[in-house]
Amino acid sequence: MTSETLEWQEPTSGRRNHKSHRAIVEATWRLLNDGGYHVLTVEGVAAAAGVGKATIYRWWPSKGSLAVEAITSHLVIGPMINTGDLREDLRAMVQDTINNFSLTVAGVALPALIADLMFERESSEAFRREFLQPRREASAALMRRAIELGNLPADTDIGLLNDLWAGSIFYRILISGEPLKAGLADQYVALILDGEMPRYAKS
Amino acid sequence: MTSETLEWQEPTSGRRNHKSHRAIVEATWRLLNDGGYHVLTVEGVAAAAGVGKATIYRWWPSKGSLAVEAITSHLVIGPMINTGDLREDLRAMVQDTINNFSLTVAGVALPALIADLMFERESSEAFRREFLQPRREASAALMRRAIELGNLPADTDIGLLNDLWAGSIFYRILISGEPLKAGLADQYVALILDGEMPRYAKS
Amino acid sequence: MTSETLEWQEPTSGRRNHKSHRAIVEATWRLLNDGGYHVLTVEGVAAAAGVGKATIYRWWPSKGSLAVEAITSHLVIGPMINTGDLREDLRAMVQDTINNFSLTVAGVALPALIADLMFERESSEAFRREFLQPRREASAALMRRAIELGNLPADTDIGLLNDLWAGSIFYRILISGEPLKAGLADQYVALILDGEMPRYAKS
Amino acid sequence: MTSETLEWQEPTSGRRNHKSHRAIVEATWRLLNDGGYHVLTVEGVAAAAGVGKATIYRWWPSKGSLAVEAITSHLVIGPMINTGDLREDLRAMVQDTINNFSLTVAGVALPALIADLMFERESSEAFRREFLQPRREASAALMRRAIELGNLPADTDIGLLNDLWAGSIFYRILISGEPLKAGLADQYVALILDGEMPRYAKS
DNA sequence: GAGTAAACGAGACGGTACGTCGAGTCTTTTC
DNA sequence: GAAAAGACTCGACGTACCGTCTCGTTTACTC
Repeated sequence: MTSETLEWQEPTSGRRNHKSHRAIVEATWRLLNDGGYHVLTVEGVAAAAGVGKATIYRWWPSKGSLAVEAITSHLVIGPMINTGDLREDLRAMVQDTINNFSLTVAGVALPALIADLMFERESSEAFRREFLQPRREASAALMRRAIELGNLPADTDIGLLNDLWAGSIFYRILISGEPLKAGLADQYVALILDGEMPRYAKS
Repeated sequence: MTSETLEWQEPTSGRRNHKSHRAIVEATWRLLNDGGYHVLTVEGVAAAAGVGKATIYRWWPSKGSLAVEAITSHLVIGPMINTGDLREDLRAMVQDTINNFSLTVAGVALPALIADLMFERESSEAFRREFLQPRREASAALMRRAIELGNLPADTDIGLLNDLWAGSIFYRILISGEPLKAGLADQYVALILDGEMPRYAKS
Repeated sequence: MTSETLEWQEPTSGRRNHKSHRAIVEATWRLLNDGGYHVLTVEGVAAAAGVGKATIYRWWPSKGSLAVEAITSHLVIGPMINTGDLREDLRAMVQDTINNFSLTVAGVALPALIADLMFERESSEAFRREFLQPRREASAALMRRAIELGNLPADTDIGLLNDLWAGSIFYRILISGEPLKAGLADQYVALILDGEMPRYAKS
Repeated sequence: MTSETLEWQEPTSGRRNHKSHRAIVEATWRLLNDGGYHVLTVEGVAAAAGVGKATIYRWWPSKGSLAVEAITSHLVIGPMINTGDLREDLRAMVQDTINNFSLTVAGVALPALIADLMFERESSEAFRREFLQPRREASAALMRRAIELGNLPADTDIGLLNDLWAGSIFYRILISGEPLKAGLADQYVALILDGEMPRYAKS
């Protein structure tokens, strides 16, 4: 083994051509941002990536799985600065979620993507594993700190608490269309850490 | 009930053929239940309803608007028995929401429908007006009673509180895929009426 | 019935759009002449005719059947001048066959077309009925005149005699690639009318 | 047999792997017989021969050339028993041709093969040289004997005479689809050796 | 009632994208 | 160090629906 082989090596799966792989994922992400999921076509991706359609179908079973990879590889969880200040960290995470889904392509892409994934167990699980789970876990970590600090009871249903705030963000963006006001993150923080029911802003 | 409401008024205008109209909506609902939104095609509806495609496009601008009508005309808000018991009424409403979206076609159809509606302001608003708003208002009415009874502060952000529980139900069904456990409705009721953060069931 | 209705009416089959039909056949013929059968693609025809692919597939089962129609509707049997002179008429017909298959697109197109038709009974029969049969019948008529005039015995196997000269033309063009020399038609006429075995030209 | 023929000489050049070469040709012949030319794919041959596609393309420029080799190496000219009896030898040769093209795979494969070869001068010539020429020469040899024996005039156009009978066989099999009746070979022999125009069998 | 305009069923149309297949080329790994 | 294995680009395949557009044919309102 020379020092060269110690260099990081792109984890190859089979004989997959890395250049094509990256070109495809990048083109997908680009098209997703340019026009949204409803404009994303396998043919379009192939053309934009300079790749044959068959190459895409060789590695991804569907448009949905392609989008999952493009999104999970581009949408990282916010800085997650551990300021030591629980309240601040929680607020940052909530705000990051709000931003991700109201400002990036993921927001508008999600319903169609989820609809497509609904009948693809494989990709569906990939989406949950790669995209949702990391966020859920980051949230859970903060909740556990809140428990240690006495803000939450020890037997808090962390999963449900997470779904309450995260779900309502999704709901407002995707379904009700309700605008996400400035103080929203603070309302969530107050609910979680202080048990305060949401109130209208004093303003 | 005024005398006006006694005069039967077909809600549609022009020379619309009522028989066809109903046949179309019924066929849509049937196909929606048989195979979900992704199997719903205008051609299929036309064939199932024994109707020409043009007739559908004459009255509905899109597949999405057709689905909206089929769903809103078939998915009524639960009995809404005003038992006088706030806690019981709230629990019933929450449970009705859970049932509607986990047991009926609407659950699986929603993401695709919403995705389609995303670029159709008209139908999108119809969906919110006909489907979401009545539920939102029913929920708000209960919240106001809770305020009167002193369970909630007067300046409670009713809209957000509603989105918290409703949103998390959607989220679990459509996105995270988390199962909806039996005691879920009670956890929501406890949160709303008693300000109790969700806890793991004592089991 | 006015005199107008007596005017010839294009025989419609169903609701077929005559403009599209003609555009398709013309485009096929054009492409066939531009690049030959191996360049003829349904997609290309659709594009050249300004027509959707589905329209072609609605009316023709295959590329082969499309070519058959284009060829049979464009390649008419030569003038067939009945000069009264049997010898001259026969020579003209033989020469017409030589020309058709060495000078027009049909020559190069034939092997591929026949290969395609080999597994399509329907189109195959159409080809024989619309293209070969009329030529065969024209030839047979001349042979019968030859019998009347005493150039051929009464029990001549007209079909085989026809295949002898016609077959050898096909063979030279399509398979052996042997050039078709100037005096060829005369050799065939001499064989048929005078029973003369082919000889090298005196030249 | 000279001493040269005792030294075994693999007819192929370079570093060609003889085992692979044979496996490829055999697989081609097998597939050709199983499903005809339209089912013959280079991928299929590679798989059936246990060989990489590149190996095939290293030695053959195209699918057509592969088929040419498979056919020429498997379809030998009939026994060619020189019985001394010209009439019998000629009849045998004609019948062999009829059999080859009506009973073996070559018949159905030919049009497609010829169509493919049409734009490959190299393989096209190989086909004529390896396949047609030997048959043509065998036929010519018989014609020359017929001239010597006085059945044919000295200046007979042997090439055309050959194309007459051979061409009409091809024509009937590939194009007109006319059945090849039992007495056909005799009719050809009578035409060639006796100058007798074809007649209907006395039956 | 009769006449007439619309809405209707039927379904062909131009399109777009689908997912598949095979050709012929190029790359990696294995023997 | 040749060749198997197989991934690659490319282009066409035939299919499915889209939303638009004639076609005759009811249907139901006006006169």
